[in-house]
This record gives sequence, C-alpha cells and structure tokens, in this order.
Amino acid sequence: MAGTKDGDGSGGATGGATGRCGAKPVARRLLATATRLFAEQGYDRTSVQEIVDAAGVTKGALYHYFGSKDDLLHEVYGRVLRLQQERLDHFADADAPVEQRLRDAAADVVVTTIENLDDTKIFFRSMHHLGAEKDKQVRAERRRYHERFRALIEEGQRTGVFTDAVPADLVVDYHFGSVHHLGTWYREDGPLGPRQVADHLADLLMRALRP
Amino acid sequence: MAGTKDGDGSGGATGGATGRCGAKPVARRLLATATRLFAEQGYDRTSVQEIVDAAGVTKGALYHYFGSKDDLLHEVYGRVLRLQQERLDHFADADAPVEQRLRDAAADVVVTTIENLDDTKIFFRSMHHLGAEKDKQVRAERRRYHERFRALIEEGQRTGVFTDAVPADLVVDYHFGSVHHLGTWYREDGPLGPRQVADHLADLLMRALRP
Amino acid sequence: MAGTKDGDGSGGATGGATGRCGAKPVARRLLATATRLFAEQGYDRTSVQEIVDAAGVTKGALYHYFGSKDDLLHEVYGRVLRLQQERLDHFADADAPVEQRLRDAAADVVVTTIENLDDTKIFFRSMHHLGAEKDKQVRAERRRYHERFRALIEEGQRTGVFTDAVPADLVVDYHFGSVHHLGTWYREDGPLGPRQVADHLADLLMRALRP
Amino acid sequence: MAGTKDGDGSGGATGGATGRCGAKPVARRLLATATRLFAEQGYDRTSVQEIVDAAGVTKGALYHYFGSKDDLLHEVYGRVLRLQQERLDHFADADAPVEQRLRDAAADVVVTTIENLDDTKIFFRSMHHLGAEKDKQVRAERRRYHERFRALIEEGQRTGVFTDAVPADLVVDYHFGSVHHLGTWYREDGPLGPRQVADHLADLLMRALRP
DNA sequence: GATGAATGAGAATTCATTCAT
DNA sequence: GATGAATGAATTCTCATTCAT
Repeated sequence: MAGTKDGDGSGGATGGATGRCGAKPVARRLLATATRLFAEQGYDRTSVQEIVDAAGVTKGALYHYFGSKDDLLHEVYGRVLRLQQERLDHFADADAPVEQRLRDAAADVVVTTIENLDDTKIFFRSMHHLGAEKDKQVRAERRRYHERFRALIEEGQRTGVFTDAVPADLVVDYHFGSVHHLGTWYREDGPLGPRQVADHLADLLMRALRP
Repeated sequence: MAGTKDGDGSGGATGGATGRCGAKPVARRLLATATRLFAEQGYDRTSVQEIVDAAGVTKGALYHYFGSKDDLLHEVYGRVLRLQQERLDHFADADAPVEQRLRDAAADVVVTTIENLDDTKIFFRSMHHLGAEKDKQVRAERRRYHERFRALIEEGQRTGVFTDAVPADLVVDYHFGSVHHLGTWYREDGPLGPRQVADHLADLLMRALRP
Repeated sequence: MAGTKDGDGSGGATGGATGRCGAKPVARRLLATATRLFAEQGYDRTSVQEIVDAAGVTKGALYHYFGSKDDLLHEVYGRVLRLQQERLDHFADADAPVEQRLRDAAADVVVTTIENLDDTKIFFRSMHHLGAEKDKQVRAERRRYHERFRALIEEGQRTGVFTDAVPADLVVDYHFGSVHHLGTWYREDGPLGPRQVADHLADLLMRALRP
Repeated sequence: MAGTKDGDGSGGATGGATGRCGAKPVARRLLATATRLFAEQGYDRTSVQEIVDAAGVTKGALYHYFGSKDDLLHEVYGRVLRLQQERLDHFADADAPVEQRLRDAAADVVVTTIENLDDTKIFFRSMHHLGAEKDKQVRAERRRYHERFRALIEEGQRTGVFTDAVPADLVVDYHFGSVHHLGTWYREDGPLGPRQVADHLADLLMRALRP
C-alpha cells in the first residue's frame, strides 16, 4: 500500500545508511522525532500524539507511513541492527592479526553506539516490547552478530593469543554489557570523547584476554 | 496511617535484610507479585489490576499498603539498593589486600544480582520512570555505591597492584555494564551457575586491571 | 472479577426473565439504553459515548460491567434467545392437539417479538457482527429453537393434519421470515395491536398448512 | 462532471437492466466489489480503502465516479429497486387470472432475490443508514412496489378467489418477510434451487389465501 | 482494615474525504 | 482522468486512583 508500511517492499533498493523511507521527508522526520522521544522518555511513556506534535504533522500522516506505533520502534531497531552488523563484518573481514581485528571491532562498536546513542538506548530498553513474531527475527539477527564476535575470540583462543580461561560466550557478554551500559552513563559533554572511551574499553577487553 | 505508606518514617527501625513491610504478609505478597510482573512485562505494561489479581487481593488492599503504583517500584529499588550497598560495604571493609577485597566485591555483586535477577532487571529497565524527586534520591544512593567501588580501584592503582592506564571511573562502568547485562542473557537453566559466572566475570576484571 | 463481566459467573442464581445483571441498577440502565440506541440507529452507528451519555454514567462504568461494546450486544441476544426458547417450550409441551400447539406457538412468538421489538430488531440486524466464537454459540441456540418448531410441523404432517406438499424446514423459515420482518413495518400506533397481528399471522400459517 | 456523480442527471438515457455506470468498466467493477463486500461484512464494517484495494484502483478513482461511500450504497439500492419494480410490473400487467398473476409475481420476486442475494442482503440490512432525504425517496419507491403487490391481493379478495379474512397489507408483509429472510438462510449449495424455493413459497402464499 | 463501583483523562487507531500534482 | 499524501474528527478501550460503605 504505502511506502514504508509494507514490511520490506522496496527495502533493498533504497540502500545506504538511511535505510527505508529514504526520500519521504515526512516519514524521515517522524522517525527522527520518535527516536529522540523514545530515547528520552521510553517507548511506553511516549504517546503518538506527542510524536506527531513534535514532528509538526497529524496522526493520520503517521499512520499513513507506519502501520502502528510498534512499527516505528522496528524501524529504529532495523537501522541500528543493520548498521552494526555491517561494521562488524567490515572489521572482522579485515586482513590483519586476530588481536587487531578484535580490538578494532570492539572499539568500533563503542564509537558507533555512542554516535547513535538514542537508537541504542531504545534498542536495549525496549526490546522486550516486541511481539513474539518480530522478537524472533530480531533475536536471530542479534545472535548472528553475537556469533560473529565470538568467533573472533575463539580464533584467538585457538591460536593462543588470548587466554582460554574464560568461555568466549561470556567474554562477548562481558564486552557488550559495557557497550549496552553506555546509554546509562555516557554524556556528550563529559570528559571523554567517543574515540577515547572506545580505546579504553577496547583496551580493557584486550588486557582481560591476555594469556 | 500504615507502615510503609509514609515515605521514610520508621525506616531505620525495621532494619534487617527484609526491609520495610517485614511482618505484613499481604504487603509482602503484593511486593513479590509486583516484582515478578514488572520484571516479566515491564512497569508500564503491568496494570494495578493485574497485580492485585495475581496476588489474590483487591485494589483497596494495595492502596492501603502502598500510596501508588510508583511506590511499589520504589520499594523494589530500595530493597535492591540497600542490599547491594550492605554487601559492598561488607567486602570493602574486610581485612585483606585490596586485590582480594575488589575481587570479592566484584564477584559478590554478580551473585547477588543473579539471585535477585527480577529486581535488578526492573531496576535497570525502569529507572527512567522515576519522578525528579525520587530520581535524585536513587541517584545519590547509586553514586555512593559507585564511589565506594571506585575507591577500591583507585586504592589499587595508587599502590601499584592495578594498572592506571584506564580511569577508575570507566572501569567501574565497565564492570557494572556486565552486571547490568546479566538480566539480558543469564538463564537459571544455563550451563553456568551464579558462582561460576561471578568467578569468571571477577576474573576478567582482575585480568584487565593487571599492570 | 466484576459482576456480569465474566461469562456465566452467577447466572443460574439470578434467574427469572431479567437474566444477568439483575440487581445492579447501573448495569441494567446501561443495557436498556444500549438496547434502545442499537435498535434506533444500529450497532455500528451507536458509539459507546452516546450510550454512556444517555445512561448518565461514564465510560469507565460501562467497562466496569461489560467487557466490550460487543458484550452489550450479547446480553441483548442472550435475553431474547432465552425468552423465546422458554415460551416455545411452554407451548410445544402443552397438552393439546398439534394444530393447537403450533398455532399457539406461532402466535406467541409474534406477540413476544412485538413486545420486545427493539431487542429483536437488533438481533436480526446485527447478528453478523458476532465474532466466530460467539456466532457459533448463538447459531446453536437458534438452531435448537428452529428444530423444536419444525418438529411440531413434522408431527402434524405425519399425522395428516398438515399438508406435506412443502418441506417443514421451509415452512419454519417462511413463518420466521414474517416474524423477523415485523421490525421493519410494525408500528405501536398502527391499526393492529400485537394480539391481532399475531392472530392474523398464525392464521395465515395454519391456512397454508391445511391439507 | 462525471456520469453518475450527479444525482440523476442522465439517468433516463442509459436505460436497460444495467442501470447507470453501464459502459464505464472501472465504475462497474467498483460497484460490484462494493456490493460483495457490503454483503459480506456490512456497510459500516467495509472501508473505502478495502473497496478500492479489492477493485484494484485508488481512492481518487472511486471519488471520481461516486460522490461518496453513501452513493455506492444508493447505486445498489437503485439497481435492485428498479429491477424488482420492472419484474413486478411485467407479471402484474400480464393477461391472466389474478391468482395466476399473483402466483407468478410472488415466485418471481423470490427467484430475483436469490439471484441478487448480495444486493438484497444489503438492501434490507442497511436501509437504516440512509439520510433523511434519500430515505424518503427509497421509501416512496418501496411503497409503490408494495401497493402494486397489494392491489393484486385486493383484486382477488374482491372477486372472491382469495379469502378476505386477513388484511391485504398484512399478507404483503407476510410474503415479503419470507423474501427478506432468504438472505439469512438460503445457501447456493443447499438442497433446493431458486426455482424450487420460489415454487414452494408461492405455494404457501396461495394456500394461505384460499377462501 | 478492606471492598469494588465509579471516575475522567488519555491511549492507539480508523476512516471518509480533500487536494495539489 | 487519476494519484496518494495528508487531514481531523471520531472511535473503542485502558487505567491509576478515589471514596462511600
């Protein structure tokens, strides 16, 4: 029916970092506004009315582009999932020693997370609002990401550059715990910039993995 | 009128690990039920009606013991904050080398978190629901906890047993990120018990801090 | 939970022609108001707001007693179905020749229908709004009624007092067509009273069945 | 501007059984689709969007041909009214004894109704949606039909071939009740075809009218 | 202490219709 | 002739909270 209303209609063609609803300025504005408000107040505490008021359109317009409030949430999820998977693949596929590849990937996810802090706040806080169906889909994508990261650690453990005192799974959760947590404490006007935080956190991971 | 309804009235007197509403079985059942439902469905998605139905009482009873739905949330917060502060103080005050004291504290918070996973899930997910006033209070308690933990790290850094390549603050957030994250992945029927997870996570922290 | 909200809670105890929500005056007033409005304007054209305004209560009160707007419709159905089945059973069980029993039943359903014209208007006009589940239930009750009536005709056909030139099923639908139709043309201030209309319609049926 | 949009503009010229929108295939498809959906789901439960989706056109197209959703309903009414009046006139004007003319007319309206069951379902179910103005118009046409039918009965009563024990008006309503009712029970795959049902129902009417 | 009927504000969503292109 | 984005009013339903009993 409408542009972005159908699940995956023309998804592939629009491409780029903007994802769906590329050209439609109203849809884009709505998504941006919703993202900000969801991050500030939480999904449940943000009413559709607030979103459309802030975006300067009417409810009808929102429902013209998005099938439901939930759909808005999914667009946010989709964007952040696609972005992070892309970046992980890029670093994991690089031609470098495994310790370098892991370090780069670990640091990059921190930078990317900070640069999209609103999206990731929403992602981690509101994941449990997903209906069974879409939940499965998101979990599957999430698992794929997780496994790719774990593979790097296992590779290093096998080749002896990382300790195998700790299960690789747990290490992944350890690191992503700190990434997830960024939304709780990171402030743009704090003493450390994204890159510095990323270096430190990657450093901690690499130190912890020293044999 | 009632015991727990007034903000902090007789707080000090009740003492012990059970916190407020110690003796009242109805209040206790309500709090336990609310905790479970909040953890399962989120605070906003849980209606007062659901809570009282599940607890087998009526709304009047709930409002007799708790001033509002928010109050229920605060009791959960209060319990978990008090509990964790107590345990941290216990380990930090011990008579042992700093690396032992930090390790014990770091491992203990993991065990305690897993043993109260519902409470901590709620804590991290719903903190942003707090009104300005109570938010300040919780943040203050939270900061106190955070600072006590940081002090241990700084002590180790000063005495040279821990590296000072990374700011102590960041290390605290690093560790608490992984603690916070437990609610996302830890399963009671998973391969690792609370103690084992705690050992591994404490291990990772100590390794990361090796000079 | 609430009085009439649960399907059949205390149904049996209330008894009598009033059906559920016997004592609750608010529930009764709501049901009466809704019945009138549904008959006047149709189910879909009547908003919940109109009902509660006309009944002088608030929406919350309506939803306290009835789970949904649909529930209101079902109470109407239930009442009319129960009433008509009772009366049919009464006349069909009587100790009299079959032509007398059929005539009495045929006339009585006309009187009852006219006396509850609002309910029956709603019944016939809005039956198609029923969800699959309740639709089945209503159809089952309807069929039972239909079959009882048909049995009388078949009895007369077997014993030769009625012609068997026409299938009994069709005769039932023929008669109930005219009953159903009453809502379309019968006016309280018209030339014929309920009893007179009933006599004429029963007469037509008996004449049509003469061998 | 468009053909059928203006109330009655060129009505007379189009003539034939197809009524308005004869040639325009889009308008015809829209009307057919709307008829089906209205019959299946009811007028109020069918959205304009559903109609245009099912017809494979856009909303603009619908509003190009029909002034409003109500207009669509009126086209259905118009078609069925015109059709039935034509057929009744045909049989009533025939050169045959009155009992033959009535029987033929009574049977024919059954056949025509079954053959246009969707239209008649809509007609009887949604008549009450008409605005005051159009309601009057439809009622007038309806009355004209009714009176023509009644005249046949009165003619038979005067000449003694029909009983006058029952008012002619009531007999008309009796018969049309069963016609109206067809939409409730008639199934295409049932045991009786349109012609057979028509014969039986006409038979019942004639039997009832025997002196 | 406890009940549960009632409130009233606000939630998401739908939809017939319009209008610039 | 035809599109589809946008409107805005209305709809059903939810829910924390209160209060007479």
